[in-house]
Amino acid sequence: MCTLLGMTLRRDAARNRDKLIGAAQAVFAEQGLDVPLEAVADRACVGIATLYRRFPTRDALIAAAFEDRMTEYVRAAEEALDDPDAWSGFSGFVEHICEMQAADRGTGGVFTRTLPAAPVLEEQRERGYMFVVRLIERAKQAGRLRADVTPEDLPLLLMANAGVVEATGDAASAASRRFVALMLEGFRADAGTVSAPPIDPRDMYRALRRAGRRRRATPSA
Amino acid sequence: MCTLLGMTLRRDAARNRDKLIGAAQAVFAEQGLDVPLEAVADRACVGIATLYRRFPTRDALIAAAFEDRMTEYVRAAEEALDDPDAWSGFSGFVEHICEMQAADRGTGGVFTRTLPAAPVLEEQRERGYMFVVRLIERAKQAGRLRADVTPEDLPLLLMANAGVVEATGDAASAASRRFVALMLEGFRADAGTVSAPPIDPRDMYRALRRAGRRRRATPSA
DNA sequence: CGGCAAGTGGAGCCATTTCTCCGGTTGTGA
DNA sequence: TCACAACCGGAGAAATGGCTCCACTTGCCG
Repeated sequence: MCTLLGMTLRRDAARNRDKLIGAAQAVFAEQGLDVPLEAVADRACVGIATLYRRFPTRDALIAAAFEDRMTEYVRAAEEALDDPDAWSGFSGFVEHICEMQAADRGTGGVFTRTLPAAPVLEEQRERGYMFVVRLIERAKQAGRLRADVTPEDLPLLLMANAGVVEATGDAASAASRRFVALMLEGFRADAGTVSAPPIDPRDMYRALRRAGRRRRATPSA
Repeated sequence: MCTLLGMTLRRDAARNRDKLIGAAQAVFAEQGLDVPLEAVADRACVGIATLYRRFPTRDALIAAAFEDRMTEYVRAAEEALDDPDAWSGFSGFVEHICEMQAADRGTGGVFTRTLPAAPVLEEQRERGYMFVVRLIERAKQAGRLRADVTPEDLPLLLMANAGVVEATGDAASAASRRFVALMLEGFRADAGTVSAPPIDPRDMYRALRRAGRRRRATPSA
């Protein structure tokens, strides 16, 4: 048995790992990222210790469960750049990811909080972000997106959409669609000028990190 | 000592009640509506039992703490109707309450979840809502607000804003202002037509009630 | 000023969730 | 097939928060 990084799991262990990831995807989707981990273990028909052995932290499990979703996000951004119409590329992308967010309570969380303990996800987010910046730039230059929109307005929209999804529950899909449609109207170049200044990129970065904190405020006392 | 409804509290008890309400306002503002009640009791320098004796449920305490804020909300709506300019009345109102939401983590919660155990608040919400309906109607008739906006779009906006506030923390004020400005652009009559259908009022009502549930989804298992 | 109902605080019980320890089981290489 | 390292699952310790019980204190009325 090699003790190298690429160490192979025993077959039963590998099977359990897969069961856990599948269960995590299902449970996170239904109940959100804060669900008790025992629910995941139960769903996978596996002991809680097995879960902790394979994924020492919650973030590690989240990262494994949402890797696919994250690459879907990056690919959506990349494909949006291929759309010959700059506006429909941009708006279609926004609609796409907001729909993902509405369809799955877990995805909403992954998009709007950084998970410092999950470098895999963070790297993807980074890559996606670069595409987003280009997407926005292109739509602005085409004169379809209002000139004072900044890349930070996208996470802002995602956070807002997360609020809608969180609050509306069953009706999340319809509510989110409505919200996004309204919001996109505000992004169009032919709308008026916007009165509030754009968000400071550093503030937004900090906000994303901050949201990574789980649960309630640490009493710190 | 009368045992009637209007029963007077002993002087020390009344003082403690006031201290509790003050503490609740402060703590809810800082940490949100889900804070441990012991934090409120500590802040008020009062035993936890005293808190429970005076406010048997969390909602009762919330109701007492946010009565002022709720009347401020209603009055803002009422005053907005006095604004000779239908658009500035509407948009000013939206900005006002969103700013309240951003300034105080508790207020954000009170606006976006119904508290069935707090009839005082609910009644105010009802009254406010009637003003809002008129505000929207008036702005539409003046041709300033897009025709396909419905009253349900306002709680939608509030939920979205709650998401922004929740996620941005320290930067909530700036982020919320930016978000609202963008959003209001989408509400203007001179923007294009919106592609997604309005929210079913019953869905929205259900969503508000649903959000009243505290914490995570009940496992129900 | 004296009696007592109203009021008080905190110890303590119950429920929930995170995470670890350990005795028993099983896959796999020799 | 055998032996052992890897693996398993669940009991349970520890932390947190909701809520109650009860022995003690105090404002108020006569």
